[in-house]
Amino acid sequence: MARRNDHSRDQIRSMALEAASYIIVQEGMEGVSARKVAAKIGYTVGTLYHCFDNIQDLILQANGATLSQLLTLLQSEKDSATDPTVSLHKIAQGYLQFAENHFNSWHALFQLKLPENTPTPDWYQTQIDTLFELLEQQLILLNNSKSKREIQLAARVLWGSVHGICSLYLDNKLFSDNIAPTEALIHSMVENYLNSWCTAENPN
Amino acid sequence: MARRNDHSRDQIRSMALEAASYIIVQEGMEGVSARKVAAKIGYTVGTLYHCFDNIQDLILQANGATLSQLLTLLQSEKDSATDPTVSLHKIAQGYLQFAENHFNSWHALFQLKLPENTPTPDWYQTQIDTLFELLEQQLILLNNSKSKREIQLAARVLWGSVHGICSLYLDNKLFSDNIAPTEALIHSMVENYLNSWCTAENPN
DNA sequence: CTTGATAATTAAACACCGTTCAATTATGCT
DNA sequence: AGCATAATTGAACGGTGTTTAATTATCAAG
Repeated sequence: MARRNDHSRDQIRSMALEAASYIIVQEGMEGVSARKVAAKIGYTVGTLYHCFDNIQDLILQANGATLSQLLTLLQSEKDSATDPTVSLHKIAQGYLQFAENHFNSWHALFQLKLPENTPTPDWYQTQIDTLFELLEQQLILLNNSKSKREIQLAARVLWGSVHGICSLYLDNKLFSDNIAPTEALIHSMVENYLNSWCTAENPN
Repeated sequence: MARRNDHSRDQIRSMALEAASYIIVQEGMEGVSARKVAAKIGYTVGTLYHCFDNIQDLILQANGATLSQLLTLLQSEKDSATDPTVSLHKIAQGYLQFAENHFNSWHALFQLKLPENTPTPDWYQTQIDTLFELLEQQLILLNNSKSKREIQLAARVLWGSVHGICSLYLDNKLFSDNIAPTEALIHSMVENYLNSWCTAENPN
């Protein structure tokens, strides 16, 4: 058989994406397989490979949706405060909440390894840049005597640190439930870093 | 055929571990397969499953060796300074160096997912605890007016933050090479956090 | 209205994967 | 010498990603 034309290629694309996202939520990224996705949308693997380069390509696009969800949440967290310090705290806690509430989807963001020599596509990179800009905006408001480089650096430190704490906590590699809730770790990180960063005279 | 008795079970164990470690270094954790390891040591998969519960068990034990290598390095970094602040900086930079120099082995530490309902074994947990203690010792020296809880909390913040920055950098998800070297990000993180943490009056 | 090109779809195939297990065989004990 | 034990094998099962020849529906041109 061939050429059913029940759906356009774009339709199949989005059906497959939806199916993949569903599987990621339910079973995690490792549960996604070409055959499983194909079966879920009523096609065979061949058709899937007609729409996506490979299975990583499919997952990457599902991750794109997750990323934009995350971005929306963090943006609203930012807007929920006027003080930039509070905004940064809210963004950080929002990240933790998102990672907890959408664990499998969030995990897939970092689990996915693109095939060798496959650069991150532009549309994906743009989304990440937007995330950093969210932080940079607040850091500028906080201390506009810093150079652009210092702002960018601090944004990456904050982002990496918050991510690292969330990451180890959710992978059960921090073992600190009896010490303090993860919210407290993140609060301590953001609080102390910003506290010193704002008053520092020498550029880091 | 059966019962060659060329090697004891422990010998096969360590041969397999060596083979697995080699593959991890060369190709990364995803390159390790039961058949490949078995072939490398001149046995078949069945024998491998006679020595290890499953493939994750094998990799976990290889990771144990990596972890103890890391611990040794960080300990010597700590000892290379007398000032606790300097020691903490050296430990943090040592972590980055280790992750860079043994990327695949380091990555496997966090890539590996044990099968459901398989708790982290005690011998592994002990190694991780030792890592945290390394940091806690320095933090006590730095400010002995803090409670044990505060010390533990700060150790986890530092560890998670340094790990997060390294992690995003090495997975190419920080995109900051043109902004500042990763060493600078880590330095900024440790410097500012400790700076504020030491002088803070209210417990975090 | 038929022909022919084009593009979509399938099913089968390939080479891998983790894991299990009956069958085989060497060893150590009695 | 015989027997229980334990090590080892190879084949099997059901899964994986990916490729490809064959099939067939659609569409445009004559």
